[in-house]
Amino acid sequence: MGRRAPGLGHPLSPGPALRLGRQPGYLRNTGRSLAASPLRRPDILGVPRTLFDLPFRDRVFSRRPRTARVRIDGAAVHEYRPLRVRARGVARPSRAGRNPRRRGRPGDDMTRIWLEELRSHVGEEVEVGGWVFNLRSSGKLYFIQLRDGTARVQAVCAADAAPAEVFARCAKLTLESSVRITAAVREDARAPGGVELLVKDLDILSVAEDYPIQKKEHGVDFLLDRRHLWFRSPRQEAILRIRSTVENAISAFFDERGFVRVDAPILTPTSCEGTTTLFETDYFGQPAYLSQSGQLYMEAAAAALGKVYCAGPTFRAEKSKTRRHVMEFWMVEPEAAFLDHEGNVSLAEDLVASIVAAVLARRRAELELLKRDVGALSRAKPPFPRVSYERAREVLSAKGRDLPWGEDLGGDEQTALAEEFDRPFVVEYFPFEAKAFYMKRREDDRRLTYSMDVFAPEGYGEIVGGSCRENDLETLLENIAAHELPLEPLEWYLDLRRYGAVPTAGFGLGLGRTVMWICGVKHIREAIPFPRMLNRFYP
RNA sequence: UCCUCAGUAGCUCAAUUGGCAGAGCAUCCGGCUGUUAACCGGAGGGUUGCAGGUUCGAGUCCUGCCUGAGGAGCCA
Repeated sequence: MGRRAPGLGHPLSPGPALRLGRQPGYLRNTGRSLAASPLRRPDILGVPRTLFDLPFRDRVFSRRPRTARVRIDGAAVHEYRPLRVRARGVARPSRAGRNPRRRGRPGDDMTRIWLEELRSHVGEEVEVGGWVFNLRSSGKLYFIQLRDGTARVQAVCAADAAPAEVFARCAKLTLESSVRITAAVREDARAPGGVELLVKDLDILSVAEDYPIQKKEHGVDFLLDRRHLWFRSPRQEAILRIRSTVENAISAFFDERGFVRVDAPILTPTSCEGTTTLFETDYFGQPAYLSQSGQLYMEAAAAALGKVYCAGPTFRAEKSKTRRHVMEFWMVEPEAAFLDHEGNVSLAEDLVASIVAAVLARRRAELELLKRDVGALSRAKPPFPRVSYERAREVLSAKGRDLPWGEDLGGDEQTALAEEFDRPFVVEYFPFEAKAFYMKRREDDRRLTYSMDVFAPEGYGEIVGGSCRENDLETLLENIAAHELPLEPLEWYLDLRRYGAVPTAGFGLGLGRTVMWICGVKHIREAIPFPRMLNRFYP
């Protein structure tokens, strides 16, 4: 735990490209500058070491076999030659069966394709790379189930269709070994998906050790300890894709409406709401806390930019142990000046609806794989059903669950209430005593606030919580006193009321819970790439 | 922090009233030219979470501890 492979460098460094260059068949700069520009001497330090450090448009290929000449900055021309270093444990690429179109065009990766593109290459010969997720053999026939992250396809290696050495190499394959395959693409009704690869050449890039995750059910503890490998299973892959679509839909939604993304700090001098326990860390001798919300900072940003939002991780040090809770989760928090309660509710409704619509439009296959009944999702169109807090109490009483006035809706209450609705619904006007100090009270009933929560149906619980903010300085000071919060750390926040206070409103949307509901997974840990849970933050 | 449940082979699980610790999958060896979590034959694989107790005898009963899961509280 905590180990780091040496020499990997910063994730944004060109490390991977340089490593690619150490594999057979790639091109390394020979150091020869063939034609220096009369206007400018090439800066040697700026010359890429391998061809793959260059954008494709800058690659100029020589007619001479196995070399490439490259124009850099449109000036100097450099010569590149194939690198013939054999990496440890990597088989030398076989000459037999190579795509003839590759000959004389070293470095040309035009024929390498992703598996998702396979259908448009039927009848052609292509090169693909990937991992063996399943393997069957039948004497003179290997069925290699291959995935490359974009799709899954079956490659067939037949003794009478591949060179003997290639066929023999297949015996070394294990689950999750990585390979590079040259093969003919053909349609075959017997193959899953109807298209398969007939292997002409196969290089084993890495023989995988005994792979722990099997093609059957596993316990949660076992899988979470191997989250980094669990990713590779189809179900987890689908969830991660949907999560990405949700994130893209969110930024598209706000972008279209002119909201500016402003990033909130993660290290904060104090808690935002003073309600939950925070993670404390040492900030050069001073205590600092991991942010539980970016909201107060968004209020400052809204006073500068009008319509803003943030999206980032938030942290709660509560020892929660339920299917809806994790210690670290991503939250999206819009905040807008001159937004009232009705506008806030509509904004939340529109956001949720547009997220769901994007997933329904672009991730049908993934939802199907997850066996998600899309009924409740298709009904997530504004306006959502709305009930007031007081009406919600009446509904709960009728169901035999009395909720004392002033108490927030607990997990059981949320589930009971959700039985009444077949789509997301809004509960509004919560009591002041159940909510945070910055929420604006109703003028007609000071006990209540202009607050609203959006609940996902089907028992997934609260996905949005928001309110209008108290913009009067005196009232805000009273509220802070009522919640017994220290004043000094909030001075900057009070400034927002001293220098041109306007009505503002906003909300927080829990990304993990939204993904969990859309995917129909029963635990939030599956909706987060690397969940941080009570007593578990490995890997 | 509290309540409930669980811990047996690498994985998922079984083991009758307290009586020889097993199966499937995975791994290794062999077979098979259309497999679909392939199949068939063979082999290896165990401090039954840890410590103590009761008993002729404990995976099983008792006590304590550890680890995990579900829920409460808190919330997105």
